Amino acid sequence: MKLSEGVEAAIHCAASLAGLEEGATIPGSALAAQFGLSPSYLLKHLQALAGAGILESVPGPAGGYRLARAAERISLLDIVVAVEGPQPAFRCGEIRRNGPVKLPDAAYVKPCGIKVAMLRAEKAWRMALAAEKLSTIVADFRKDADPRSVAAACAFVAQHGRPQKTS
Amino acid sequence: MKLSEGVEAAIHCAASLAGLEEGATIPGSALAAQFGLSPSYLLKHLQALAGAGILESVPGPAGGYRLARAAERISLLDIVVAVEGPQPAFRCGEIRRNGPVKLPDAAYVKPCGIKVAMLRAEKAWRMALAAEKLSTIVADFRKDADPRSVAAACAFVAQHGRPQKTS
DNA sequence: GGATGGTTACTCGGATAGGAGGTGTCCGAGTTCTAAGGG
DNA sequence: CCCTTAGAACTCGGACACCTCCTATCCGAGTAACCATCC
Repeated sequence: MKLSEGVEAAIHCAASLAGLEEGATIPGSALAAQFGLSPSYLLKHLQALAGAGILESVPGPAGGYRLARAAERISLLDIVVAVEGPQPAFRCGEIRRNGPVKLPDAAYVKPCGIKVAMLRAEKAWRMALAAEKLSTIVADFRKDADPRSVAAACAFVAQHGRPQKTS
Repeated sequence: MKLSEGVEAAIHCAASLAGLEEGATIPGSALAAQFGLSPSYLLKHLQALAGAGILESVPGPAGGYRLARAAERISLLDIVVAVEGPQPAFRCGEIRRNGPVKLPDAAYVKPCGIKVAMLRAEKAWRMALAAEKLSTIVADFRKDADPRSVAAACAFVAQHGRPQKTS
């Protein structure tokens, strides 16, 4: 099993956007340059986040992306689900029914125990992922990371951040 | 993210093998027929389980596969790792270093906070998966599942199970 | 000087090729069972 | 009747195509800023 590579990019972008002031935006091209990614490709994942209601997009010049709600209310689970899709990782194909001896459907009303066990473990993962808030990620980064790295991140936000239109 | 389809087959096969008496084996072709899978393809996954030390293979006629240790000591994590590989689902590409401003490597001695958070959540999944023992799966199946289904599973084991060679 | 219209440039958005990894299949090496032949 | 031996059949094991999904890219639609023009 492996997660899509875009998950890492999506989380990094969301963390960067969390450093913006209220209403300001950063264009996707700047985010792509910040992480050395293809702008067109990163757009795909940012669109997924926007479609899931995690980001908001502002078109036109001076436009870009911003968080749709406070970083405290955004978990890593939200981002992973937005990028990877909501379906569970373990897909039960009901192969227990494919045997040579065909039993009536009534014999399979109880869910497959293997499926139950796998989804139970997966739920633990989702719970842990939901407990990881974006605000905590950002706070820990500012507290523990190397000062040069923090300064670079702040400089990036200050350089590419664009205030909200005053209309 | 999604798990390989073979994980489901591997767990079902392991559960079936758990119903064997000590030393007896079931050939891979019989397991494939039981779950309606391609024999050649199922062999690939059974080989992975054997390579990981979960199953043992016996060649020749009257050969097949059997559990390499007691079902109490086999967890779903063991099977998942054997089929999917040991590498974590979240792969950190260290894209934080790819920005236009190049910092010395000394600025990145601390691990990426996003990576830490993702692996922490993933560890919760692995812990939950390790707690799901194959013996529990089988016991719950015999206790809760439909009697017809249990009878069919027992009949399958009785029909295709082959006792250990007496040499 | 202020308002207005057109132009321009920049943004996001969706539709389109390429490639890695899982999926499915095949044939070969090894081992045991079987059966025939000889003692 | 028992032992030996050659054959055959069944098993696992690894190497080879196919196909789906992620990766990567392009071009088009829309919008706000900018600037020249007119009042």
